[in-house]
Amino acid sequence: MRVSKAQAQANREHIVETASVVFRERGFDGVGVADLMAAAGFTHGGFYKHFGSKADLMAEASANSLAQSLTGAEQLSVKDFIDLYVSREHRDSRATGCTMAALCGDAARQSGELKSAFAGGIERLLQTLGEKCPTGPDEAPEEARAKMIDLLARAVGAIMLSRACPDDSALADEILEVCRARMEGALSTPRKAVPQR
Amino acid sequence: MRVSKAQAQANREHIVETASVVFRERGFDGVGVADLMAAAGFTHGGFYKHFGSKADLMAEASANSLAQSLTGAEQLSVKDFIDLYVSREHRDSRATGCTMAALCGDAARQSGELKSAFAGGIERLLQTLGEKCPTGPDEAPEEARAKMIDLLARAVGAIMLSRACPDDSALADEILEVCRARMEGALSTPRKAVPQR
DNA sequence: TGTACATCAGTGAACGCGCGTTCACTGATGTAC
DNA sequence: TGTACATCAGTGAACGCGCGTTCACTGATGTAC
Repeated sequence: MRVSKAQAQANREHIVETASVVFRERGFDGVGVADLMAAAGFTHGGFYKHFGSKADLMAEASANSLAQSLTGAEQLSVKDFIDLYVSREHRDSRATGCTMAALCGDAARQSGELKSAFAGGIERLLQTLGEKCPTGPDEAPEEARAKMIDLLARAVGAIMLSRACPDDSALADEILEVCRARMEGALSTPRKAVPQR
Repeated sequence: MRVSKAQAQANREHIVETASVVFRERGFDGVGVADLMAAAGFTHGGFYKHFGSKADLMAEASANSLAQSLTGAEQLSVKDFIDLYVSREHRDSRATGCTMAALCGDAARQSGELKSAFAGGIERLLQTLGEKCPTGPDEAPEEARAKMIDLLARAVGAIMLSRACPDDSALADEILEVCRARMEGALSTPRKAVPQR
């Protein structure tokens, strides 16, 4: 039964949206094409009318959810971003949380196309955060960017390490709390006296 | 053809060792039991004479390689640890590098047993590094631990983000360089004036 | 120490199962007249 | 606007394949006498 062009386009977007959630939850290898289509409300046979391969959808779903996170980050101050990101709530909701934290371990083993989607997502997030970074007047312009790179690595690392600990683990919470506190501390001390050797 | 008890034990250890390398390279889902046994020089049928399941070996191989990294870290100053860890060489050798950086994304989706192995590895690494952390005399004792938690999150986050970028990506190198420089900078400024609000 | 037998590490075929992908088919949508 | 036909999104069976796991078998090792 054919479906209108508009409907087909909407269905395609729905599949990408669903995939971006399910991939974050279970990993690229943890979901099959049939699972994915069923989760979106379709049978698996129609998959290849929309996508060339599972790998294509992986790249598109990643790009999609990375762009969404970006839209979210645009509306936040850097401090609010940290509070939201380095939190138990974020750690415990992998399916709807940041794609980098959920899938960057998997991305490292995937095609260049998928890695490009990730690099693009990282780059755009760095620019978005960098623009609103409270930079001192006597700081170099690249200082804001460096600060945001460091901040992102800390945030992603904290969430990923916390998620690798058992569910009821005190260490998992300690990692988040320590990292969040220190990241916010670093925000408030814009220039650091770094002895260069 | 039966094999001596000592040989069987050595074979078992060889399988665990091989698995810890191959899992780091391709992920838990990226290697099959038959691949693993072939890589160790055996046929797959004997696997269950040594291990109850693939999941059991995943946990044991993780514990094994986490313990090995620890042995390596014991011999390094904190600065040397950072230099070795947050480097292109480490990023580009996933199979022999840190298990946390290679598998913590996968670990998050695995059993509690495997997560316990990771939490144990993190905890022991924190203690090892914390003991040799250059702590100022007027710093709280928990300051060394907090510093190492933050350092580990930054190091793991930097490597994982860098690995998620395409191979020839400038961003991948920039992430490592920025994070390494700032981590070493933070080491040299032991007490931070953190305005508490 | 020598002999007879039980043990069991390692082999390779086989199991059921789920994977990614293909395909003939359906029938509503889109299009040409 | 109405009719005839081509298109193609979605269906569900089927494909070959590799997965984790099981099993009967082999023959050197370990053990009891």
